[in-house]
Amino acid sequence: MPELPEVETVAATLYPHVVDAAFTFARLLRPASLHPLSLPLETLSGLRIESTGRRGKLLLFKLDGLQDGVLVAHLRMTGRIFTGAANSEAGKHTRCVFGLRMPDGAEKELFFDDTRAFGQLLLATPDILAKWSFWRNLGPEPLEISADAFAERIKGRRPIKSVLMDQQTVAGIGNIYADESLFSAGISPLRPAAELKQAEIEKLLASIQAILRESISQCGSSIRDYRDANGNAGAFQNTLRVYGRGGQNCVNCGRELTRLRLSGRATVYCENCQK
DNA sequence: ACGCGTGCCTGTTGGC
DNA sequence: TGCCAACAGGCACGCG
Repeated sequence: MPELPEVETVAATLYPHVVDAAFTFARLLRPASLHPLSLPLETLSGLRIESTGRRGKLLLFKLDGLQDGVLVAHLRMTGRIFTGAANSEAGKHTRCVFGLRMPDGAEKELFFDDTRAFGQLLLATPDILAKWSFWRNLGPEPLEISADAFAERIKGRRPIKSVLMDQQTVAGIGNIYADESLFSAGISPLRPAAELKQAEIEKLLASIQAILRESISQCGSSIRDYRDANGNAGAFQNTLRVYGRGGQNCVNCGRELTRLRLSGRATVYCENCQK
C-alpha cells in the first residue's frame, strides 16, 4: 500500500520514462476512477509532462501547457502507475491508459492499474485544487516540518496513531509507517496525543523522519501489491519491526507483540517497549 | 466540532 | 478439497 516512501519511489522511477513526453490520448476504462472534480482527461491532449513529484501520498505530474495544471494520481491501496509499449493490451485491472509521445517521436503508453479501484485520477488547475478539501486540508510534509510545528499539530485526545495517520496532521503516513515510527519512538499507539511530553514528540518526529528516509533509500515497502514504475519491489519490508508481526516476538525485548484494531486498522506494538 | 463506525473494492488466506 | 468469512486499509460520509 503506497505511503510516502512508495509514492516518492514511483515518482522517481517514473520520471525518466515520462519527462518531456506529450499526452496524445487518454482512455478512461472505469469512469469512477476519475475524481468528480477533475477536468475531462481529453484536456490532456498535447500537454507535456514537465516533471513527476509527490505531495503526501499523492503522485503528481506537473504539466506544461495548462496553467499550473497537474495530473494527480491517488494510488490508495493497490494503484500502480507504469509505462509500456504503444498499443499494449489493457490488463484486467487497468483503469486508465494514456498515450505518450516522446521528444524523439517514439510512442508509448502510461497505465493506471488499480485492482481494488479505490484510487483516483484528477486533472486539475489551481482553482480546482482549491475546491478539493482533501488537498486543501493536507498537512505539511513530515520530512520538512519542524519539531515545534509538529507539536502544534498533534494536540487532541485521539490516540496518537490515529492522529499520525490523519493526513491533515502531516501528509503521507499510513498504517505501516505509523506503527513503525511509534515502535521506534517507544510510544504506545493508544496514548492520547495531548498526553505526549515535548521530549516524546521530538523523539517521535525524529523516528518518523529516520524511518521515512530509510524506507525511501530502500525504495519503499512491498507488502503485497506495491511496485515501483519499473515493476520492481521495494526492500524496506525486510526491515519492518512491528507491522505485520502481531503474535511474533519483539525484536527489542522478545515479548510477544500485541495486535489490536485501532479505529478500524490493524495495529501491532510492544506493550513492554512502548509506553 | 469532533470522533467513531461503515461502505467502497477485489484478491488472498485460513479455518472448518 | 471446497467453501466462505475474515482480512488487507485510505478516505468519504453519516451519525450521535
